[in-house]
Amino acid sequence: MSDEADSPFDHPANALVLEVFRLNGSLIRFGDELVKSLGLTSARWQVLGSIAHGRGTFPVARLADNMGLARQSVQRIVDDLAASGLVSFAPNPTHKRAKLVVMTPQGERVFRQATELWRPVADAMAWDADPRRLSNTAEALAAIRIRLESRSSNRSSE
Amino acid sequence: MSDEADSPFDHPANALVLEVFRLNGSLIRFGDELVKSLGLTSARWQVLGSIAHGRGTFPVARLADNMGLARQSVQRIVDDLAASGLVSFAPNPTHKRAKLVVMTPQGERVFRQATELWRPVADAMAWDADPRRLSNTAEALAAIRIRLESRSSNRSSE
DNA sequence: AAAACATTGACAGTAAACTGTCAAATGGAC
DNA sequence: GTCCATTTGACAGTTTACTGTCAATGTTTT
Repeated sequence: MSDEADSPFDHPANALVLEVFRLNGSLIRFGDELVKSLGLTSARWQVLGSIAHGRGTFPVARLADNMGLARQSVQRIVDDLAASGLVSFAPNPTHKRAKLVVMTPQGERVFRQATELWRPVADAMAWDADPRRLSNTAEALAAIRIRLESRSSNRSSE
Repeated sequence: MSDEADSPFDHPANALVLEVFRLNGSLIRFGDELVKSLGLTSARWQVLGSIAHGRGTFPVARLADNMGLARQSVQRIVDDLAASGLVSFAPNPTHKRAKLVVMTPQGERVFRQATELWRPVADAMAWDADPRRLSNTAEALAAIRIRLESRSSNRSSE
């Protein structure tokens, strides 16, 4: 199109980045609406998913690592979930402070309901786009992220 | 892996969704660091990009639509940018309240500097992954987003 | 022209992420 | 066993995004 404003506007990388931002927003809004009736939000649902997904139980800091978020962000959500009775803290045999986050029976029930709401959507995605393409896409994104993270010099900024 | 907790954890759609969340976070953190020395953040930089990208000038609400964000979110960023002297408001011949957002010379200078910082990163992405794959990926994400947005029944919730 | 509707900016309040800092707890180095 | 670095949770403050509401402006319908 433009033949003089040749800043990297039409760069394929830019189109992808913008689309990641847009899709991220859409996913969060969709999720918020999907699980609202269960008293969940996208963020709380994600934390429950992270707990459920793990083999075994973990303290908050470990969950945060798995999700790629800051400890403090996840801590606040977990505290909210605990206040709502969806998770509780179990003593950690190997660390007095870092208590283990576990779902309560109520938490498991709610999470199962959320999973049921989500399943048809996930199926529709795979049906539209064929699972292989989804996997390819996820891999491409992961490769970009790995590159990006290794570029930003220092980890553990805290 | 798990042969009894057969919730759609290993669903390809889920892996993609999680990766979108992670990459979104990484991109924002990377961008924040990249343009920090220019007095910008990822959010401000994105708004400047949205202004620069458009053919012509637009009021805030139009920029928000283009970015897939709420009017109010973009308004706040634009006000910040105006306070920093990077954008200003031009009268809109066709609408007395909806003033047009334009970059100041200083804003253009800063945005150009940000573009220079970003260019090698974008090139590296395209070099790693080949531009066609980037485009394919962006298309796949867009298709998912369109589907998702048409699923959530009503637009214009406001 | 008047009434109904839609768009826009402004203002208020909430949610979710971040950074920075501190003290407690753990794990190693010596 | 003592020191030292790392990990962890807690607390405080900031940024960015959201929703909801209102008044002002524009647009459409009648």
